[in-house]
Amino acid sequence: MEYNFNAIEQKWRKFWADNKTYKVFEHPEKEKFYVLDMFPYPSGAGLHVGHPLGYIASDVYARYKRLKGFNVLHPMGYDSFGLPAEQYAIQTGQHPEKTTKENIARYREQLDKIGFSFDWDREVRTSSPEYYKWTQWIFNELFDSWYNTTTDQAEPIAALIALFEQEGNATVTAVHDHPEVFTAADWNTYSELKKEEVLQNYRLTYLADSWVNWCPALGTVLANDEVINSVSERGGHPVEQKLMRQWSMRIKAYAERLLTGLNELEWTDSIKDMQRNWIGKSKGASVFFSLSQKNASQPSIEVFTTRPDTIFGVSFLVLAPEHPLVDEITTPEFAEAVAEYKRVASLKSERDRQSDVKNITGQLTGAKVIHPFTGAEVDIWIADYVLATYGTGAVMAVPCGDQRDWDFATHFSIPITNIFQDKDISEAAYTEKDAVIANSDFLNGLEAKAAIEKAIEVIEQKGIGKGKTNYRLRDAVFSRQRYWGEPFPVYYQGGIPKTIAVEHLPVILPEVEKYLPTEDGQPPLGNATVWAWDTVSNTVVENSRIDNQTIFPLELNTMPGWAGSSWYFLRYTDPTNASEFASKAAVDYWKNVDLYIGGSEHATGHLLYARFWTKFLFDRGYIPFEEPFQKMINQGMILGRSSFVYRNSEGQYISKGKLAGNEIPIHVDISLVDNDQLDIEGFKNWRSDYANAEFILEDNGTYICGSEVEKMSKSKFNVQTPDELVEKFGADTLRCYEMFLGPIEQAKPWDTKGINGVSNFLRKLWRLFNIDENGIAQLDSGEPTKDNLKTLHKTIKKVTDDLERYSFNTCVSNFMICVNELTEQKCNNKYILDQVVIMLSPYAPHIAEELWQRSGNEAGTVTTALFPVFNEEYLVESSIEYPVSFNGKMRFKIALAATLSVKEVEQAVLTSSEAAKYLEGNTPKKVIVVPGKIVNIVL
RNA sequence: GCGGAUGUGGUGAAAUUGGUAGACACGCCAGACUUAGGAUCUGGUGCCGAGAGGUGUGCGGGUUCGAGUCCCUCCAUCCGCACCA
Repeated sequence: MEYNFNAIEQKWRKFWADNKTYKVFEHPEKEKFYVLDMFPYPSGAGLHVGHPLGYIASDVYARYKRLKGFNVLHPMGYDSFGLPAEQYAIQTGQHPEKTTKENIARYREQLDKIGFSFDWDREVRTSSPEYYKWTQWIFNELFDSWYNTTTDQAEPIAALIALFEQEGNATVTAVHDHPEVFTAADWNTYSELKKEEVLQNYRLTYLADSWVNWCPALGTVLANDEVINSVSERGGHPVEQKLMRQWSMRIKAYAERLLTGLNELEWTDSIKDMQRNWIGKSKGASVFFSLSQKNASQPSIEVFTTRPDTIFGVSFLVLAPEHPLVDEITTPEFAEAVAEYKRVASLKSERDRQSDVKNITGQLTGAKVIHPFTGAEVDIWIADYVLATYGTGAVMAVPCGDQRDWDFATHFSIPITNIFQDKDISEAAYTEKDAVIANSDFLNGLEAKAAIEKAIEVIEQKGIGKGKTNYRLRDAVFSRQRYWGEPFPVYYQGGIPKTIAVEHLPVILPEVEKYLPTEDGQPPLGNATVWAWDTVSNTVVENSRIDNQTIFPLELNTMPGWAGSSWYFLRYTDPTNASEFASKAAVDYWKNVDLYIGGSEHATGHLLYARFWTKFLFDRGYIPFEEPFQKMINQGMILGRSSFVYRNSEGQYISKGKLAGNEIPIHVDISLVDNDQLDIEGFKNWRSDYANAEFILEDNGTYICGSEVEKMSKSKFNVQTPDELVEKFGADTLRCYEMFLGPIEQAKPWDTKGINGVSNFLRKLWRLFNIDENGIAQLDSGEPTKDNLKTLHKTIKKVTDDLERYSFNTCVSNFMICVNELTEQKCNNKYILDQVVIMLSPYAPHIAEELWQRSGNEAGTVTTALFPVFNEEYLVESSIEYPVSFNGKMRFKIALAATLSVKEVEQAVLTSSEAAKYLEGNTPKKVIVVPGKIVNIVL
């Protein structure tokens, strides 16, 4: 009986669905294992063969862990809020919810064909109100928390308010943006509005004016990566820097823990380094430079430097054009020039400023500071090489020790003081830290390391600054001027943001007429007519009823894409809970993700934010762990293999072997090409302009195409969908082949040619079972042979070892070797084949179920079987074939009894007739015998 | 510029602790079979050479009895970051 994969796969898909084979529950007596794939965004294009690669690997591992006796949580869901659905809605007027549902249905259909062991009863969608109710709840929790740097954790805001009432803020140790000091008495006289303004500077999510990339044409804020050459990536509209009132997340509070937490994670070094780099820790000092003018609102300018040892080399100060003090300190004669410089700078995105390094610009402000040690007057410049968002937005320029400062000083002919002993700075700054400091009073004669310590000590003594650690990580802007996202659970009472209590959540996304911003520039939710909060009925009501007494306007922004994906792995543990984000029992049992598989493109986005929220929820006692994803594998991209035909100047199509070299390659649909050979008739029918194509063929009359490895894309006609391959070869073959292609983390080209080999392997396996015309496997239920057992146990060992180190590709090779050997041994022993089927079932679950059943086992029980256990006894050999090398070169092999000692082996090898040929009568200088492995003779 | 990763046959790759380089597949060559199939089976296939043999893991050095594996230098490709004071 033939292997009919279509019928078999359909049968088992139905069986698994009907029997809820993969449904899981908490079993406190069983050890848990949590395997998770990164949340897919359900795009309209559906899946190509690259997408399921990670899903297959995680599914293989999940199934393997189940067979090893673990209680495995392996869920799937959708990150279903997002821009593409909204853009589509703007274009077509269709509600994003509708297209999102359609896309999810298509994804599900495709996923179902591949035989995944997901517990679909745990599916979550970030756009469903049952889910985002809890995203809104987490937002509230962040709003109601502050970061205590003494206990080094987030704590309830109520405790902070109590402190303010008793002691003011002088003794409070917090991560905050509130430089002013107030007493308890001050606090108690503050109005409610003033109190809230103060609290905003402490809350972990807060409203603040922040600089953003604002695109007026699109009516929204854009992320840095959505802006290219100061125009929007989408549509090419101008983008400007704008100060906007936005919700932000005080992720800076977690900078140090996000950094140190990386050390215990089993992630790749490259991802950890990207996060370290993003967090950007640097140690140094903040120093205050007193302004010469005494009429400014602040007496001094604070700079951050990592080289306080070079303070005697300061020749000027530079502020970012956006620095809040600029307008105030600029002298009248420079006011116009400064205003113009600021205007030009505001038109550039931050990215442009950074890419435009060569072009040195700056503007003198006329203001001066006093050098704290020399007493000299130092000019203050503004320049866009100083970033408003890093440090204090101001630097002390030391041209002799910093290349940017050197370039700036040279460009504007500012004198450069050399404070390094015997270092030439005429051509460039000296940036190494090994120079001895000179011309620097109390720092003279010290090297950087000692000088930095000494400088900080003196600066602190003088009270003009202190040692400080700075992080590049910025607070994350959390508002989006978009429709298709989570609404904030926030209304405004006299300008004061108030959150809506959890018992009244979710605040459901309102209906709008159109998904564009309003005419007066409000976000799309400004179009909603029913978008006001009634604090009496605790419901959303018509805007017309807003009276600012009991009915108030709701927040018009929505949350960004990363909100829902920052905690979804928690929801899977208890996906339908209506009274909590997840029950304590569920999160305590399932804990964090043991194995997380997904692309590396989320290195500094999702993976950082999810870690932030996890640490926060841990601090507040909701979950018992601090890191969401313990082990992570980043699957490589599967690239397409494009095919080309070549057209010459006369319009003829030249086969690859006949090229003259001046032909133009043209992408041709890969479905028209088999093994590089073009289906000529198909090509002519493909497009009307090819109908009368003339060909110059190979001598054997075929047309051979060229090929190239490129990203899969529609425009290159090289997209391969999993659906077609499941249709042609079956899901089991596709699963095995995707794993067989190569190491999971490596990018590799997709080449359908190789799939035949895997398909043959499964057919060969099928034949081992001697299935008769009644569909029953004719197997020998007697004792297996020694060879059978040896093959089996060799395979058990290899497959177990390989799976434990996530080497999915070599497992498939080992299954092939196993089946080849059993075929050669003409093995049809039931015990052996049952064990093989169990081992194979994570890779090829449908055929495994079928063979298991046909061999006389109970249907469906292969998923609950136990993974075979390796027994070394079956591999013990009585004789070992030693490779014999001369000077490290293998010359011949000799079979010797395994019991021989090192001396005996040496003796046996040296006296063998084979060895005589290579010894040529000489006595070897040395003989190395590695027992059981190798013999090396040194001549 | 800085950081990370990767370089092995015609192709995808394997070699887990330094111990037979190229397992397993694809492709290719030769053959068998015939319900002519994307079927199955047999043999061959790193390169040079008729052969003996030589040579071979990006290049060049080094350590070692022995190096794809360890060390140094360089080259190439990919990814990330890039005025971060």
